[in-house]
Amino acid sequence: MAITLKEVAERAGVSRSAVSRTFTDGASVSSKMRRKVEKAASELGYSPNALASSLTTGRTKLIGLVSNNFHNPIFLEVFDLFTRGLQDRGLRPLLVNLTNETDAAASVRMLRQYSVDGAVVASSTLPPNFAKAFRDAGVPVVHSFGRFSSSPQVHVIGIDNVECGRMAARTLLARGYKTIAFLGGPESATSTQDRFAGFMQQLSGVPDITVTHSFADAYSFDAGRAEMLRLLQAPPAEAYFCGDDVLSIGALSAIKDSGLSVPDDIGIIGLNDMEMARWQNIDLTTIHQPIQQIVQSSIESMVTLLDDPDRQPESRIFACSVVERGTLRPLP
Amino acid sequence: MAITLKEVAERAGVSRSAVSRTFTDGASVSSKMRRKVEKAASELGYSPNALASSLTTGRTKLIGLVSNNFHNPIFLEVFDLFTRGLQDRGLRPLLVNLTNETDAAASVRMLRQYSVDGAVVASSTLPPNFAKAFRDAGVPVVHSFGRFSSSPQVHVIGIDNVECGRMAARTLLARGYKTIAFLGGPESATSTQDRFAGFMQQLSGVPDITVTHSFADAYSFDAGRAEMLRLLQAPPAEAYFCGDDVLSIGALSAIKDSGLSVPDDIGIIGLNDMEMARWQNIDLTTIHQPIQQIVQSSIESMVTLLDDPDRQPESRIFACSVVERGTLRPLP
DNA sequence: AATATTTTTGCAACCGGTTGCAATATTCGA
DNA sequence: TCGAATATTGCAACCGGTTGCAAAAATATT
Repeated sequence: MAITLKEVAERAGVSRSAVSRTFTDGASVSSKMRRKVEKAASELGYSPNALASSLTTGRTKLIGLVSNNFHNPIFLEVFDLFTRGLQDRGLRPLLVNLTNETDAAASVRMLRQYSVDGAVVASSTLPPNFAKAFRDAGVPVVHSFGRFSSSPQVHVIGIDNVECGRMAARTLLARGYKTIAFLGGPESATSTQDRFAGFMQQLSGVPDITVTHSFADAYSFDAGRAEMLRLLQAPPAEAYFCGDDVLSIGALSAIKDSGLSVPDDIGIIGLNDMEMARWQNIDLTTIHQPIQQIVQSSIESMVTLLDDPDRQPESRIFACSVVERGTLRPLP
Repeated sequence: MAITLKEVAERAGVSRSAVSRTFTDGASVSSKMRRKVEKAASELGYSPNALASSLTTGRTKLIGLVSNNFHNPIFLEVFDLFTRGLQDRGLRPLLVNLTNETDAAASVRMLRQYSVDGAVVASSTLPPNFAKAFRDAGVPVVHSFGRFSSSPQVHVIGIDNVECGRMAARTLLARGYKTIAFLGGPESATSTQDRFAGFMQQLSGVPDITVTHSFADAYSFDAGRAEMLRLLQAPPAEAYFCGDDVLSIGALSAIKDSGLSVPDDIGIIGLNDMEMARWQNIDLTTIHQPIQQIVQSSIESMVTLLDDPDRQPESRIFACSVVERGTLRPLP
């Protein structure tokens, strides 16, 4: 079916090695030879089989792109950036969807079967040990959007969710809110846990503040809306820090339906600064997460890791910042 | 590094073929042998190298998932469904991002290098000849969300965009709108062209109707908003059929900012019925596209195509339907 | 021009599997 | 119990490349 090395070699009247060398850069080939081979190759429409060569070189240029976040619109951008960035470096993303998957071992096995050169775990909800399972299996791994650790076991690129929690708390305090609440994503998500921890930590000990909290079932519009509807059956807090933007938008929808207004009756601050947050019919005050830098840095990290698999794991943390829009009352 | 067949064979004291056979279903192995081999394999932590075996079997179980739609949230769902569906059948999606890519040949070459068993082109904007380039190169291909043809050159699974255009027109006519407009996506997108054609066709010859049209730069919020802002500088039409939902939401935002109200001053109908369309703070009347069926059918089509690559290309068209929400005035 | 040095080339083994074929072992029927 | 039929196993060649090594060719040195 496809043209092979051998056929090109025969047509050019040279050895197979010669053909192989012309397609391997850095190999020793005379320009006369190169011309002959390239001529034969292009006449035949030959292109080398990357998988066959991986057998001997031990490199497939395949990178597992592993995620369980297929419902949060920001991840479409994440996938876009990852695929483009990897392609630009001659790497190929093998997409792995971990929805409903809790067993790290199965994914590891699968990626090993395909001899991926490395794996990028792109998820803000998977626990650190998931990425670690790849590392333990000898697969170079970078965990993007993962939980940061000061003694990292694997490369982690992302934000400091604990600090984001604090930042949200400070933002609400500065605006004079007295009854404050955390409306988190799923309690099992590391990002929820960390944001919650930071939030509570910042608020603890501040006088005259009432703090409550609850968790939505998922990082989704429906879950945010449902949880907020539930909360509205009792007197609500003055302001909520929601687990992320999608959740926030769900909450906004619930509040609007209840006849209350934002930010007059209730304030909302989200996290992510997804594209929709700045849509004028949403106009959500939120904490910006620098997705582009995170992805770019993740790719760079992966590339260096491929060259030197034993490099010390490191955490790379990017700063977040509050984006002021219309869902919190202004500073006094 | 990784355990190989040979090591398992040595440990179990059997031939390499025996080990290979235990991991190939349908091969002849005694249960005694199977036990021996499996024991050795699990002790060593062996798992077969899928790529190496593809060399002889000619099958990699790799499927190219090719798209240029990384900005439309519905495609996140599309990717989710595709990756899950393919995984469930033991196939692996190799993601190819065609953003900024106009040269089909380059993608074809790349996918051939990786010996994909087939390619799914998931795009509503790429022209048919793109998918055809794969077919011509001998790669089984299914074009999802592509332009339907009654004498298909490749397998196409999707909706009849021309009919959707007509449907939109009929919906607006039925509600008594007299000045009607088409606000399309990029003019180069096949889906835009087809929806436009159907829309105009249905309206042509209807008395007392004024039709205008224009195109946004992209299927995006910003493009829709920008184009609608431009349109609002002159007296607008009574109702618009927007190229898709994201565009519609951009247009809604522009209308709202101009102090006009929907549906009292202007009616909007979109297409796709993406998740956000039903968010209560958007509440967009739109035409529903059955994404789940399209993806599922695409996968089935691909699977049968893998068994029989010479099977006649077919078009599979799924019905769309209007979802009535709050952006058109009610039927009289 | 003869020799030393460097570059280019081909041979053959190897990467990790699969598979046709023949040899061997097992099961079955009478 | 014995021969025939069937099932299991190993050998060796092959899939499409790469690469160390030594021979051959080209280039440099004196």
